[in-house]
Amino acid sequence: MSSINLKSHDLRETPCRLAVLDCFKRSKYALSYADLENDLIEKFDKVTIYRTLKSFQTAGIIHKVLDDVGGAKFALCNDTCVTHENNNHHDHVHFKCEKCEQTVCFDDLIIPKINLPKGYKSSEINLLIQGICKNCQ
Amino acid sequence: MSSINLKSHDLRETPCRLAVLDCFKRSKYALSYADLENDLIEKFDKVTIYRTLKSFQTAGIIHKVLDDVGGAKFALCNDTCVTHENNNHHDHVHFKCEKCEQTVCFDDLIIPKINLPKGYKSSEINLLIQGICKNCQ
DNA sequence: CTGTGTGCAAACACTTTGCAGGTGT
DNA sequence: ACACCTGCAAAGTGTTTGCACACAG
Repeated sequence: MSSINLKSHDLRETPCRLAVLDCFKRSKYALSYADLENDLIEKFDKVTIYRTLKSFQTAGIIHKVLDDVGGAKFALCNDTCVTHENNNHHDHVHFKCEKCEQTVCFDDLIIPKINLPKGYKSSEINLLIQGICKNCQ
Repeated sequence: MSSINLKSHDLRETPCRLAVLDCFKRSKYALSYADLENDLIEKFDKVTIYRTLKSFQTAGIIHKVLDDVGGAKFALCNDTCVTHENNNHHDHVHFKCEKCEQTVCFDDLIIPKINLPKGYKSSEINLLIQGICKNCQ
């Protein structure tokens, strides 16, 4: 999981990509574009950061995290997070604290099986729980 | 549920609001701003539709529906959907078809209780299931 | 009549695209 | 050496704000 490196995903090791990857590795939380910008804008161009996020997504290094309000967030993919190409399903449980606004991935939390109405077939499940995290209460 | 009317939510009955409300009542699916615009842009101004959506949200007539890609969608609140003011929790299960891109609310589907790690307190749960709906397979 | 809703124009925020030059392999 | 990455400028897209007038109650 922390063994993610760029080369094994066919991405060149450039300063910007290494820096973005490092941000994700150091953060316990899902990061929005704005979070990255705070850290990196003095060193890299806005556009490059956007493009880095996009290549990381298509390479399967990060995945999009649902958020209740607009801005998308991203988090490192882990082993349960199979690549989009062989689209086996991936399940994501995320907890967003309403106070500090931070989003954590609960990768090991299993989502109970949901019984969909007849005729519906599920391929991906996203569960977003909002509330108060353990640091904020 | 279809008995929703504007006056009981302290909103004036204007042509635009009635039209937007009607769109929601007639649609089985969650609607994005763009969906509404398609129906209504010839009759009403872009800005007015945005403002109508916003007043409906604060009045508790509609709620935001999670979506994997950017654009927010909205759906009529039902009885299980308590007003935001007295923030009892509301749970939402939504199914988005990957083919026709339409999102349905499964209001009567109950989300199994999730055991959060110690210290986390949940107030709202959103479950977004993606897959193929019964019309598309 | 009064306050809220509406339309128009313009501002704003966020993200993407085109292109020339730089860099990793 | 070549393809890919980067920075800058500019264009898109989606949403919000200010203001004068219109309309519901």
